[in-house]
Amino acid sequence: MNQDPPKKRLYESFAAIARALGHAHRLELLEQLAQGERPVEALAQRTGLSVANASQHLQQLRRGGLVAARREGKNVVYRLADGPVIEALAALRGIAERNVAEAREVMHSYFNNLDSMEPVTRAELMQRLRDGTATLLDVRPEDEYRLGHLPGAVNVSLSALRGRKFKLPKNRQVVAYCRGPYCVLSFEAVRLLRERGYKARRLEDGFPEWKAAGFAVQGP
Amino acid sequence: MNQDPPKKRLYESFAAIARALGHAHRLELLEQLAQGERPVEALAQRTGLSVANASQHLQQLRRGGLVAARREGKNVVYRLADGPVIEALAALRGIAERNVAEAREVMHSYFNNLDSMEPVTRAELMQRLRDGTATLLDVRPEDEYRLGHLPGAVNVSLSALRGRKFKLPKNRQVVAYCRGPYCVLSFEAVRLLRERGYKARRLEDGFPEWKAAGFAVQGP
DNA sequence: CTATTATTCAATCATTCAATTGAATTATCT
DNA sequence: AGATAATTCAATTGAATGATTGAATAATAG
Repeated sequence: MNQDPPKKRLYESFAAIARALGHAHRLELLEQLAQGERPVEALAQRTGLSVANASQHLQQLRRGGLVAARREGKNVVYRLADGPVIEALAALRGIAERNVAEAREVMHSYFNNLDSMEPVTRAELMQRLRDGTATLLDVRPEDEYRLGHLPGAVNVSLSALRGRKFKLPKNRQVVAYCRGPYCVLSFEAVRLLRERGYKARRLEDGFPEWKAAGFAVQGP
Repeated sequence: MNQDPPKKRLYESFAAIARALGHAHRLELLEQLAQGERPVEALAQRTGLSVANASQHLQQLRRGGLVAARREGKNVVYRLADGPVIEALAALRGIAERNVAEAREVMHSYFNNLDSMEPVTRAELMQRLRDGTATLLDVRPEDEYRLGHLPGAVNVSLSALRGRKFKLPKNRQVVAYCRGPYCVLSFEAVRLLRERGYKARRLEDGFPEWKAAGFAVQGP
């Protein structure tokens, strides 16, 4: 009744992007890339994939326009593409939170229990940083911190926290963040810090969300 | 190195949602549903799918948490689910616009040529409606209009426009809208109206985007 | 130029997905 | 209750996807 081939072709393109998002490994790769750009081998290591497999998935992401790559000496360095990639991931998360029983269950049974502590909002953090009533703590591994972090953040990785190799003021509240809403590092960090007598809370969202909002300090 | 099964399960859920978005037919079904709720047969007709096929795709969308359904007499009426479904579609569109060569080509060769006329923005429309310097025109079929439309909008479907069965003030600008950014109805309507001496422009976005922003008048 | 390292390509096999068909459900009407 | 209409289920087929392996390509160092 309504022949509309150009529209159909557009929807094919949109669907292809969605399919590129349609695999857990690729979402993990995107989470890693949301921290900063990386060569293939580093991504493979962090996601536990073989190099060949990671490479294939990265190419699917590239065909979908979700990541871009450039060669740098021997390495091919991947990064998130321009455009609303973080927003697409956030939308998937939002839909899962509301409507997917399986996801709701995981979130409530696992993350909500860990987080009896409600997270610090963006506005609250800004206020506290201006007042100097909070120390901002980046608990990701040091290399991720170096690739970019929030302004004023101190980097003490989770392993350093465990090893007690750190020094933080005890009188001010510590606000910890990591990779994103479903990154467990900051949950664990808050637990550890509280055990040791700190006043610690999590930041809502992680580094990528703040970066997308324009608040990140970029590394070299 | 970093065993994290709950996170993995979450990403599986997110990926399942993305896969549910990963087919052109399902995106078309979502576009239809973004206009308003509908029983299966109506959706099948509008998308040109067999009823059985439409039903299968709708069930995949339901499993993905993208649509919801309720029974109403003999019919099962589907609607968009709560949550950022429109936002997810918008993100796919945005990524395609920026990064997917095929999509850029279609958009520029087809839509941009039609639209030498730049669209009316949200803010501009609001202003003009307050001033009374514009007539807002909904060019979708009458049944879609009845399911919900923008406040103050007059419904003259494209076929009615073609048949000259309408009456609009010639001294005020006409702002036409339809189903969304890639719905061609409003492009065609503006062309027709201009041929006949009206001052006509398109509204940016379509009904679903405005509805998501809370501006729609809902039908019965 | 050769060796080395990082990444990609090509081929394979098992799994999953899409469309079609006809039968089975579920609700209404008489 | 039995007939009818709308939707879903179940089973089939052919096509696409994902993981693995080993070979091929690029860039660099010696």
